[in-house]
Amino acid sequence: MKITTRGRYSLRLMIDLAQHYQEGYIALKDISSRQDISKKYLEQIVPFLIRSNLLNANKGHMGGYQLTKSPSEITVREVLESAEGSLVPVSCMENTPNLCEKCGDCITLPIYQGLYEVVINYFDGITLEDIINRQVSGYDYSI
Amino acid sequence: MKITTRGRYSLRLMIDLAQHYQEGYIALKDISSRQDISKKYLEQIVPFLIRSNLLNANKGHMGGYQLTKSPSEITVREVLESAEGSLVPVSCMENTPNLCEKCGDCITLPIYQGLYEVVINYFDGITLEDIINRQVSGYDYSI
DNA sequence: TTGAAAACCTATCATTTTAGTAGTATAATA
DNA sequence: TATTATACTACTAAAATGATAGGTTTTCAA
Repeated sequence: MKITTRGRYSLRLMIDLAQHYQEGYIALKDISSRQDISKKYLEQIVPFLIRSNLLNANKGHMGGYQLTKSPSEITVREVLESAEGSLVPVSCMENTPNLCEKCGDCITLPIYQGLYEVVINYFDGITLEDIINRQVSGYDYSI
Repeated sequence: MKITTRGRYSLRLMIDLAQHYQEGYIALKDISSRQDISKKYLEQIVPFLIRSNLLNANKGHMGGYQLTKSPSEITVREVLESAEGSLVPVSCMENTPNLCEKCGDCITLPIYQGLYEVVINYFDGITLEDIINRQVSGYDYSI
């Protein structure tokens, strides 16, 4: 039930970009030094976020990355789902059908489906803007 | 964000024992064949559940395992927490203090703390008895 | 027009975790 | 006392994790 570094770093990268939204393209070098995450490792993470249309890239001199939408339109769910592939708690819930032939009358499956709903619902309710604002206001996510 | 086989198998083992509650001690052999899980692997999982005081064991002829409490008094949280060690989504929330020295002003930590609360709250609300009853009634955990 | 700065791409790798198998010791009971 | 069960310990193959490293391509500005 752990979130991998890929997911965690993705979120920090996205928050960093949200904090510098409308400053044009931000170089990975800067994010790397601000967040203290290996630039080379970030390079490998970024393609996932681009594929999910959360980031725009610009090559060459003065290039870098930029959010495709405003921070208020990007949820934690989108970020983590892009980075982790999927947030389902058991692989038999993956889109690949019938990994387990007993899914039909599995007594535990509904428990994991319910968990998934709860988790997705939680992450859907938090945007990058919420996170940035919270830093100031001290708002807490847990009710 | 995956639940490991250790957690999943533990839950199935506990459900199986709940379904045969008050039939005395149940041998691992029987659970193994009913649930189609390697008996040898179950042998390694069981100590976690015993340490958490969820199971009683009895050696020798006619031995086996038994729930220490009624199925209505055992929650999914207890089972999964015993098997997985902890359900925290990031290791810096583990009891081992100060794994990350920046916890104090970590902008993402509250998100994970909120997630943990939501997950724990969900699992706390489901007992082994609920699971067994649901099998008949078709009750759904989501919502 | 050329050089620097950036993203892009691919390979490699050490470590840890996962998911088991195997064998032996120990205990209890019929 | 033989049988049946748990208990314990060691080992292992495969996959995932968390990187590092090096080269390629694109862009822009001096």
